[in-house]
Amino acid sequence: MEIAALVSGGVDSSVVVHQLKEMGYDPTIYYIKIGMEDKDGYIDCPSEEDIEIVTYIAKKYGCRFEIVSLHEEYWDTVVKYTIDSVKRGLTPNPDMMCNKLIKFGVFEQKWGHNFDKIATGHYASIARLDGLDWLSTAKDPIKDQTYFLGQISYLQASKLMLPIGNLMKSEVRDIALKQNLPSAKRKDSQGICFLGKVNYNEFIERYLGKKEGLIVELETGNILGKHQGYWFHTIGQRKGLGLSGGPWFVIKKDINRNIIYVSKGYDTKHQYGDIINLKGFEFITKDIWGDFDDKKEITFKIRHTPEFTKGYITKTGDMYTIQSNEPVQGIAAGQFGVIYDNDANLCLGSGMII
RNA sequence: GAUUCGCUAGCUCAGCAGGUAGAGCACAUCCCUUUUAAGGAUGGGGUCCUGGGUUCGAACCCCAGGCGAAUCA
Repeated sequence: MEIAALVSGGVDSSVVVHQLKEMGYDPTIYYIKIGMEDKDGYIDCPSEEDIEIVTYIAKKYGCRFEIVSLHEEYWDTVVKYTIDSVKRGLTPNPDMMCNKLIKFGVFEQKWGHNFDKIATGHYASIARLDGLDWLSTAKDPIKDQTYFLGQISYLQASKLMLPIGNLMKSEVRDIALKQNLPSAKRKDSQGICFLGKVNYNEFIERYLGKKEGLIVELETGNILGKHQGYWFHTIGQRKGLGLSGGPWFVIKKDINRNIIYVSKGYDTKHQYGDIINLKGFEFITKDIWGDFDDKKEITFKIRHTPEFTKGYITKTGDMYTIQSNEPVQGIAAGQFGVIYDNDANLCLGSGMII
């Protein structure tokens, strides 16, 4: 079986190579460049160190190694989508799009189709049930990354190999240490992948600039202060408002009038909600319910968090609606509602929150 | 014009009956987390409106002035 392993230079994907070798496979390693440092030098990217490490890994395990660039494609899809979303007042999820469109999208068309499987270091697993492949959660509940994979298709899922999904993060580190992998002690990567050390707001400002607007208290209509553009604030956000007497949380945005509505206190009603409407919902493996009038019990996430929330889902036309059993904070349009089965075991699919 | 109340960290305020200051929010850093969040921990910050006076010593007492608010003419 021919396997392409996507290796970034972090611990997780490094250990993937080791695991594959242990299983008797001989993967071809791919390092995908997506950082934007070449574009204008503005965004600093640690790709040199990454490539050094991946080169070492490839040598150590005697694997074929290719460095490929999906720079342009990443720019034209993920970054464009991110800017567009933010401009429309939504809270984008670039990393989900990166998985769907780049790692398992363009990569597949250009190189992946020559392989039987694509292996990555995501914390997730594939379960075989009723002759079908199902994206399924990881052993390590905190590192579980199925949320970020919630937008992939069946073809993508069924081709995936996730060799570390059945390991705890600590086990992955142990393996890396025992094997003397240079990435063993590297810090986990955090933040939107292409940004590197660049601050998100700086990135947004570069493309959308600044535009002063009002901060208004939702309940009273009182003007509390000013902000530099609605695109710097997302629903549920507390930091960055600069208002005293809070805590204040962003509840709503009026993008036509460039107004941000906030609400005060830790327990304000408006900060929480239990209804989440999903647009463009797609099942990964198959539509297990078809059209239905009743409610289906599920668990779900509306952002990447360690916990699953319980609730049920209903369907009206093309629209799926989650009714949560408990109030959830910061329901941000543009993020994805990812649905799991009742035991938070299988990841069923996702739709965009509206 | 008179009276009263106020003027203390970026903001809102607390400072017991004089011994050189605190809390919440904000902010910064770190932790957590492959998004934007939330959450947790730590921290930086103050001519205590100004000038005199009383006192061993005043943010707190007295006098004068400045600014703000309210009330009465």
